[in-house]
Amino acid sequence: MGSIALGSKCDFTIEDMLVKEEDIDRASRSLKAISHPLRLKILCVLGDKEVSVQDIVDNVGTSQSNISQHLAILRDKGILASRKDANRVYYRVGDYRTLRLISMMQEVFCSAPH
Amino acid sequence: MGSIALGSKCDFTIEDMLVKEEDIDRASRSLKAISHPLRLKILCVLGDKEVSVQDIVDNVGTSQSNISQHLAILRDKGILASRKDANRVYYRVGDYRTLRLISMMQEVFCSAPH
DNA sequence: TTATTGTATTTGTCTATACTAATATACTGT
DNA sequence: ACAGTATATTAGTATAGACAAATACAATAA
Repeated sequence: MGSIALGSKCDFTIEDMLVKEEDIDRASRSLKAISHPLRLKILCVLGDKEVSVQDIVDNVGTSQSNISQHLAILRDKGILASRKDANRVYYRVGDYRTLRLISMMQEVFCSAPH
Repeated sequence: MGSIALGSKCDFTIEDMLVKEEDIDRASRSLKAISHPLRLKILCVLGDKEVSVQDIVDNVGTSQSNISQHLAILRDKGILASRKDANRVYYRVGDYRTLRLISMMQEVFCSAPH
């Protein structure tokens, strides 16, 4: 159980990196929120754009109620941010880190050529 | 629903990338497997090393039975591979892609300096 | 005001997941 | 063969998650 140096730029240990309970739990909560097929699809539909609930419903393909429930989960976990304009609510991916994670997952999981 | 070119190197659409149901479901299954605190911790304990069940139990900190069940989930979903040597079973992260995903998640979620 | 559209919330039900305790299996050493 | 150690499996229970249907709320249009 040691201190495995990772490079010259920093000298913290592997254990410091992610084995800290706090980080683990934070990551776990976020991943759990993301790891549902419909929610993953919502995130993909959003990308780096801002999209209304109605458009999300149309693109993802389940009931409005169901989408709204999933959006609430993503919003409550801090994955999505929302903005209300008149009659509609627009959602977007809340922070840069999550956006990066999504694109990284696309690299890892997608069968498309790259 | 269009074709948003991403760059000069490739001309596939955003939709092609991850909105395909098959990719979504594959990613979703993997993420679900990863998104449990104990399983995330197991992956962090493993890193790119090969570790015996006993050592995982000691490092992660729950019952042997519980660890074994989580290992089975990770193994069945193709996240982990295992090798038996005499009395013991050694686990490791199965493929390079998952290893990359883990380190990317560390970047995104970890509070440690980088 | 009433009707309409867009979104959110609540409630009930069904299924999946997590954990523990107990037991089984497999290998090793004597 | 027996005892001991390492790992896996099973069964039971408790909790969380998913979905649909109905309803509520908010804003606009008439």
